[in-house]
Amino acid sequence: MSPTHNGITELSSTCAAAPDGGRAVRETLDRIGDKWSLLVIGTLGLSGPLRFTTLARQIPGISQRMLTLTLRHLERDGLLTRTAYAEIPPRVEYELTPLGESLRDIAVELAQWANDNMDRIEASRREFDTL
Amino acid sequence: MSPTHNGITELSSTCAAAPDGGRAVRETLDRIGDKWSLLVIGTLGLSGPLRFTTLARQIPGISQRMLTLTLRHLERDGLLTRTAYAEIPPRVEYELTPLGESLRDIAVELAQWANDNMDRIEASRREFDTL
DNA sequence: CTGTATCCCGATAGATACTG
DNA sequence: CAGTATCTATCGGGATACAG
Repeated sequence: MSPTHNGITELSSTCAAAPDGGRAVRETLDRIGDKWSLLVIGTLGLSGPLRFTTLARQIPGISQRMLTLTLRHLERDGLLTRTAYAEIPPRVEYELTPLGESLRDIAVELAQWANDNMDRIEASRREFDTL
Repeated sequence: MSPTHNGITELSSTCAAAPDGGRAVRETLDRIGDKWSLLVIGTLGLSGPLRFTTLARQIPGISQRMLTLTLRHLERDGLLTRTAYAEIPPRVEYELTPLGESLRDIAVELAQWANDNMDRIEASRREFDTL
């Protein structure tokens, strides 16, 4: 372990990669690293409170099952709240908690990065595959 | 927003977290959202260039197979470089590209967030489970 | 409208053994 | 040292049907 790399001093304190062997990172990725969580968070963060069907429409390709599961997990982790109104027809609204909003900010950065570098990644992949 | 979608679609540009319907986010998560990629990126970002075995030691729990696969994928996407030296015994060094380092910066933020909020998440989860 | 309950398949990843 | 080759177990997630 030779910390000879320059300009990474701010990392050593919290060690982004493995402060605890990577457990916290892994735990986090296990929640938001799945197929839909980040998109749900991003969508709610943009539009504010949304009901189930609206959410489903705004996230093309998601199944009822996966939307339900994703919402339950995020609710369980305190990233969003679920509010059911006793009406007919039933109405349920999902809304980000402050905790969820803070994660959304990172999600936005990740999305930005993805958009900014997608072409480069695609190019790199094509080149790699031709070799 | 267009309610007509078929398969992998595009979402309106109104979604800050997913300007392209989440395709870029999904693509990115498909690379770094797996079990080991972020840890590899973080470790390389912290320690600088590392060889295979050193990397394996710094990431407890990873198997040879998964380390190899993860490195190949990251190399393919242009996030790190692989340099083999014709020596005996053989030596191979992995190093982040600038692109990889830019992603690492986001990984750091995510890790930070994870560390800062892990307790809150755990608490929320326990409460959710008791209800 | 807002979910649950099953069935099922392909991808992911762990363990193990072998190699240049 | 730095991988590759298999085999296998698990599991996320899609399709579908049903329900409160």
